[in-house]
Amino acid sequence: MRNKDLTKKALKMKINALKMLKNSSLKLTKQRVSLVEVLFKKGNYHFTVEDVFNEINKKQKRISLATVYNGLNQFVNLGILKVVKVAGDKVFFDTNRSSHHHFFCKTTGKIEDINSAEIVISKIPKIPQSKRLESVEIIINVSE
Amino acid sequence: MRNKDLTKKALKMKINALKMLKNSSLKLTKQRVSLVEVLFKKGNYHFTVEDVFNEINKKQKRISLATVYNGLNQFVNLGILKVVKVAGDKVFFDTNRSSHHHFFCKTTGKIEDINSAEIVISKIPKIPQSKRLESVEIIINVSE
DNA sequence: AGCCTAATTAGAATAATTCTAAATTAAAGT
DNA sequence: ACTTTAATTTAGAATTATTCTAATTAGGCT
Repeated sequence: MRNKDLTKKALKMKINALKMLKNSSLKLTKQRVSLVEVLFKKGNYHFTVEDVFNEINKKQKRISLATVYNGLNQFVNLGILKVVKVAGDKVFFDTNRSSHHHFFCKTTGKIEDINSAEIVISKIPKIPQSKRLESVEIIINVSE
Repeated sequence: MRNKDLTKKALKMKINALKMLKNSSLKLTKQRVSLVEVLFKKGNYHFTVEDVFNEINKKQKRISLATVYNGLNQFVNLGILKVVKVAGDKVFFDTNRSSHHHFFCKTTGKIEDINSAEIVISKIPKIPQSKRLESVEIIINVSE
């Protein structure tokens, strides 16, 4: 898929991801670039390791499963992706790095974004002493 | 540990758990009773399968790992326990079944209750159509 | 007490993820 | 362009968490 076929938003996210990758100490390998290509095709994208591995190996480019695991974990460390854990047995990754939360449907096993404007926490507990706040994650579990 | 050595709260929780077990279609086996004994010693208790397995097998009573898994999952289905998934790689169980949320400290790997009075969500998104709300889970991630 | 079926068990199986060690390759210097 | 070097990739083994299997044991009803 060529850049001109991406939506503006998806292109922006992809360019930003490549920039973060280039600015890091990681090498710009074929495999890492392929990962970026696949992940940032659709704007906000929720996926599992399995999803990406299948998607990439459907095409000619073959990447080993270990490299997919390594790459996604490295992207999370760089801040290119976020991890989302939900009630199911799979770990999801999310290309949407802005502050937001998720619906998880236990019937379909899928997650969906909740825009940060649609949810408001008006009171937050005191953080235990000697600890510091990292993040607040809200999962709204639904079913069909 | 005898019942008279439990706090009032822990005793109440334990008696309630046993009542729920008796009212269910599950048989009141030695193993399930041992599980209840261990889980409801301390009031609100957050634990992993490993924690309970070690705790039980430290004493003379031996319960197989498969039975611990089966028992805890059955307890969750009966509503005796709740499951809490956090960023780490382990699944936690929680004897506190009242509506509440959690701190997760990635440094210590432990979770802690947040009393429901200490956190308020003042705006909640519309549930996607044809789905129904199951639960809202909030995890506040902290570090040391 | 005896029967019937659920429960328990050890160990095998599965699934997700990480590790290992050998081969490959990006990228910095010449 | 060519070398060098350390990072990266890879296939497959190893690890970890959990579930399954099939044989044995034991609740609890009559």
